[in-house]
Amino acid sequence: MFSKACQYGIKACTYIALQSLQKRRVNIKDIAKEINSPEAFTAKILQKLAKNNIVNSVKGPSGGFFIERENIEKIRLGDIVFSIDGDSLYNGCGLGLAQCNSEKPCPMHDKFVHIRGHLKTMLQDTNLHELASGIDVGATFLKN
Amino acid sequence: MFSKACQYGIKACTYIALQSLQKRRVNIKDIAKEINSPEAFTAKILQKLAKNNIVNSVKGPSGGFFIERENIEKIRLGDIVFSIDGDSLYNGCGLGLAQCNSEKPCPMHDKFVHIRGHLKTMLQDTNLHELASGIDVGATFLKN
DNA sequence: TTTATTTCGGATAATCATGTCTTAAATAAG
DNA sequence: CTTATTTAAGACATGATTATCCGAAATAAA
Repeated sequence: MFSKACQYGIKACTYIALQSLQKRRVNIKDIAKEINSPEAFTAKILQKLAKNNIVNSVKGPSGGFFIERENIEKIRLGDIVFSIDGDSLYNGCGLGLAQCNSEKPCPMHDKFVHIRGHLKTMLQDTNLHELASGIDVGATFLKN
Repeated sequence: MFSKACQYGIKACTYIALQSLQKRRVNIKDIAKEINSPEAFTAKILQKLAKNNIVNSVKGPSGGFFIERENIEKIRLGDIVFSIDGDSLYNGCGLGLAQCNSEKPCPMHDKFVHIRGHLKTMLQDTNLHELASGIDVGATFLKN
């Protein structure tokens, strides 16, 4: 469903949001450890998220990544997914047709559009604060 | 969402079902042309589907692929997807955790399980006959 | 100012999915 | 029986994703 890059991205953002709520910056090493991901690859993903203004970064000693308080509620799962995987999950035919719409649909079109609608809605209705809260109260986990 | 292999597999099965309803066998060349897919790669996918008894095959002149009439209604989209992509779409955590369940869920668990439930239901509720019928009456299309 | 720390950016490597080619096996038709 | 046709099987090639490495740039602290 989601690429590895996207999975790491979501988990990294959730952890950064969690720490940002405590006004703490976090560096790549900590992030990778906490979400159990390859450090260098995760760094690349955060680089992209920083360029897209999903996360903020500061270089140098005591630097690291953080997300501004107000943005923790504004950033939605969909923003992260879109930032990393692009619009592939949002547009495009389930069976890979170049053109597929209600005028000239593939055999799966109607049913697929319906399912994807659910997915889109879920991604747009879920913000980082919600994800971070689950971790905070010990209800959910970022690694085994 | 689905791999290329899976997309080709679904389209190939739909076309084979359509032709089987007219008691016609079809060969790889025709299938690839009708669903606009790479011939050799599609052959590999059909090989796997034949091993898994999703489609039947006959070698030699006037040979080709077909699906027995009664099976056209029995085979569901989910059977094809499972046959090619395995259970990755059915099991496994949305964020890639090795263990993820209601006891120890990832931050997306509940919402993801819900969406995937819709997808599973759709795949299990749709059979090949339904897909082939849409093509037959000209309501849906396998290529542009 | 120097040094240590940390992200940034680009190059490179490894792995997996996608796609091709060639030969073998089966089988129908002449 | 021979030949042509068609799928089966495995080796090989290409491309995308995942992952690593190294030097540059920024910056805080000594």
